Parts: sequence; C-alpha cells; structure tokens
Amino acid sequence: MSTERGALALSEFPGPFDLQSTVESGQSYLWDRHDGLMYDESAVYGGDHWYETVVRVDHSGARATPAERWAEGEPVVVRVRQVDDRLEWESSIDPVPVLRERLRLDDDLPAIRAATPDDDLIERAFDAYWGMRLVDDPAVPCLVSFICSAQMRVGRIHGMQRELERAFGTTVEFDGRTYHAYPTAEQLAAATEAELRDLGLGYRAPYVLDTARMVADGEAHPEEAVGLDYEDARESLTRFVGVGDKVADCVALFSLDYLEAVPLDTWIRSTIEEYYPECDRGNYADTSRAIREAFGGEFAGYTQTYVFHYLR
DNA sequence: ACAGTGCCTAGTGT
DNA sequence: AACACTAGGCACT
Repeated sequence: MSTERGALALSEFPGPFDLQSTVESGQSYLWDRHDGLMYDESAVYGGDHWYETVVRVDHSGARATPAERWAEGEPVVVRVRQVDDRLEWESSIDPVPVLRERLRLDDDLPAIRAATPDDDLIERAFDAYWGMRLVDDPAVPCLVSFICSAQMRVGRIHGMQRELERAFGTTVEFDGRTYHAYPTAEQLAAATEAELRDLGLGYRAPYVLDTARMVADGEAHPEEAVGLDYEDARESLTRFVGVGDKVADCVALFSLDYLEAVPLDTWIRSTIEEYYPECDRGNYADTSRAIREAFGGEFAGYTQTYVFHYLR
C-alpha cells in the first residue's frame, strides 16, 4: 500500500492545538508513539513526535452511523506529528476528515474557555496545557479501554490495549511494518477469559468479555446512548458489564460528544475535597451535578480534562 | 438507596 | 529479599 504524505494548516481551525497533550493525557488509549516512548516521563515534552493509530473509515459513505463505519470499514494506519502550526501526516488514505473528527479540531477552544467560570485553578490548568483538545474516539474501543482502566495507571492501560490489538486485532501492513487494528467486539467476544487474563487484564477480563459479547450479539451498543439526555446516556452505558458511573462518563465524554460529562475519578474527587468541598454531595449523581456547574456546565468535561491533566 | 468488601497485577516504597 | 501498598472502580451482598 502506498504512503501518501501531507500537512494540515492548523491556523484554519479555531484556537490553538497541541497534539502531544491531546493524545497523551489519558483520554485515548488508541494512539501510540512511533518511537515507543508513549507516557515516558523522561521524554521531552512538547517534542514533535510521530503518533500512529489504526482507523476504520468507510469511503463509500453508504453507512450512516459511526458505529457501522467503525465495524465495517477497512483498517488503515494514520501517522501524524505536529510541527509548530502544521499537522503533518502519512497514511495510505487522506486522513484529514478522520483527524478532524478524532482530534476535535473544529472545537472553538477560546469560546469554550470563555464559557468557563473565572476561577484560579481552572485558569492555571488552561494555561498549562492550552491547545489540548478532547478526543472523539470510536465507541467500542473507548468502552473496552476504559473498562480496562479500573485501578490502573495510564501506562499500563495503554500497554494493555496494545496487547489486545496484537492478540486479537486485524493486521495492517503499512510503510514496511505490520500494525494491528483495535479488535472488534466480535474478535474480543471470540477470546477466552484465560487469554484475556494472560494479557494482564486480571478481574477486568470477564468484564471485557461479557461487554464484547453484549455488543457482538446485538444485545446492546454504546452508541445507543447518543441522543439521550446526558444523565440518561450515562445510565444507559452502565448496562455494560464492568461499567459504573465513572467509566460511563469517560465514554460519554471521549466518544459520544457529551462535553458536559465530568468523570469522577480519584483525582477529581481529591480535587473536589481540596478546592470545591461544597460540591461533595456524598453520592456520584449529586456531586456530578455540583461539579458540572462549578466547571461551567455545557463544557464542564473540557474543564475537567484540563484540571485532571494539570493536577496529575 | 446505600455502605462494605473482594478482586488481578505490576510497580514503587519500606 | 520479602512484604505492604497503590493505582483514573466495579459487582455483589
């Protein structure tokens, strides 16, 4: 397959963009660094590293929903790096539409920031990583990777996803190397619990398996939450095994376009204790509403992601 | 509704 | 060296 190259002028999109903080902030576990130093603390921050992922896109346009595009499109490698105001890419297709979607390049970051409350911690967080975008990942890979995230560090979550790809994902040849797409629900459902445990998933193994079976059998699909009111969408996502409120919020925010979702993980909970004690209402749903308000409502998930990355 | 408890495991600290 | 503790929770009771 031939390698095409190109570049995207980031000045054509609203506000700044920073690739590294976007793909290495623990939102998405679907990207990898070409130099293999993903999440390497000693690596230089802000460097122009090449990042790679395998996407599935349907060129015919015949399939309407992202779920179908993901499930049925041919896997294709996309490699990208940022050099100042340019996003350079290498791929066997024109990846600009998919990059635009996945990296949320059309989000009006200055407008989003302007809509957040005037608050010292929030301002410092935005300043520290200004240009970081939310991601918009395919729903099933996002769901599975956040099921794996329970009580795990980002580096290990990332490593687990690479293991899942290597063990079960469709192979793709590109630029003289073999890549692996993220496994589909069907491919995961065909695995055994023992195989998943051998990859280091531990007690998450049956969760991933049961959830993959639910999707593969057509019993439920995470994208069925799209269009519901936010809290109903979160509730809907908890149908999947291994998915509680926190993981449901991650999927809502990082895949299903609910920018108001604020995943309450241990970091944000301790942040609430320290900076917003009045928002701690003792249970997930009420605390979620309170911190969502404190973080600016409509775009609270953006604020959360900046604050999380800043304090972590 | 809500609180308590067990669960896999690699890495870090003692 | 061996052991305790931790890490972006969840299911079950």
